[in-house]
Amino acid sequence: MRQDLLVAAAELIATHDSIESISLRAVARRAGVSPTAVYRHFDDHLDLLGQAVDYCWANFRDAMQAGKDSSNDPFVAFHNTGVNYIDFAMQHRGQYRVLFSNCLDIGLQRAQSAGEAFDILVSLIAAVLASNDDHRDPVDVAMQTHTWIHGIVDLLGGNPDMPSPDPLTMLDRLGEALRLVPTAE
Amino acid sequence: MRQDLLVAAAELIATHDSIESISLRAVARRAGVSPTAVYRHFDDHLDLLGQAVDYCWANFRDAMQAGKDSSNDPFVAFHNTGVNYIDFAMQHRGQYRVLFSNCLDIGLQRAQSAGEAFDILVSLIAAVLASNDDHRDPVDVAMQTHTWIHGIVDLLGGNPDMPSPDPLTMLDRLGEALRLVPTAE
DNA sequence: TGTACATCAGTGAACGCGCGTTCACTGATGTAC
DNA sequence: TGTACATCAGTGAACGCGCGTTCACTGATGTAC
Repeated sequence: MRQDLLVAAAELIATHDSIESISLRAVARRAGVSPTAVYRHFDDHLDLLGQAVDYCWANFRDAMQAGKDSSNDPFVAFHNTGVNYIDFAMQHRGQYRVLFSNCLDIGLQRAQSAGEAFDILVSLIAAVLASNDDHRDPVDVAMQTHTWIHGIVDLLGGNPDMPSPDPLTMLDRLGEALRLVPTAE
Repeated sequence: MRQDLLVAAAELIATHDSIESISLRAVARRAGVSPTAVYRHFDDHLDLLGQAVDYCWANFRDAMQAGKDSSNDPFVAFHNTGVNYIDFAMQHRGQYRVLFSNCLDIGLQRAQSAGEAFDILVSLIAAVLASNDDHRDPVDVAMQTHTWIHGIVDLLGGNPDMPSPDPLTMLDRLGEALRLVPTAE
């Protein structure tokens, strides 16, 4: 039941792109339960939303982990993880925006899964750099990679009226510009 | 008076990061006017918000234009425009997020100033590429630049708990990675 | 210069609505003896 | 095996609130004759 409510909240978040517009009553409605039943499982509205965000973070981290585990070749693993990132952002657009929009309005603290997801990215990049005998700091390069890919999916995702190449193409160009592809011999 | 309402709405947007949470009554309150007075100048709630967004776009475009006009040296002009972009995003964070978040919820059509702002970026990049005898497509490179700088300000802006270099440093590294600095002779 | 009237930007009261939250409740399940 | 009782997950009614919007109004300003 608690899980049902989190799933319902996550689904609403996915289609609403702003956490503040998710009402407790709407979550209860979607879960097929009365508004008061929510209070059996959560302190209040904010607690419900906060735990729903944590739940979204865990899903996102799992998608990143799946990308990392998809190959032993660091370049392939990095690429697949990027594809998973883009897929997640496209298919759960509202969730993605809630995760990576640092909310001004309600003060939720960062979920543990958020840090884990970033660590996965850093380890992927470290492997790529090691393969290329490239001595840049993996954390720095991870920040560059993350900011760029975030911009790609956030600006282009579902915005058909811009002169937009598709995100997967942009991902390839990102790899080239940041030198995260195998060096030519 | 109409202008007062737009300014009040823009100020509220700047601190709220989600257009949906801006109520007509709040705008009227901030402008020191009764809610009904708003209907003298705007059709309804949506019309008010839509025109407020247009107003924000015009401000943003003006900041870009000021950067472009700040120097005849294409590299300097490009850099200054980037700094203005970052400043705007930092100081009017909510406005920035509303402009570049493609709203799922309310269907506002894109303001004319939005296209003009992008054109300014393309022309800056065209000048930089020409100076470097670089034959990449300015529109493509503008998309790369824009997605990346958007990711930088959106992810890092006002998010102190991330291991974040400051956005201006990231801007310099963007210029290097995308080869938008003077080529070494 | 007056007078009558239209226009226009504002007001306050009122409406119906969805909201978060509280309250007393119900009925099923588990446990003590 | 019964019986009494505690626990627990749910319910519906009710509250006060801010919201968007409508309505009849007021008072200042401009205009026609």
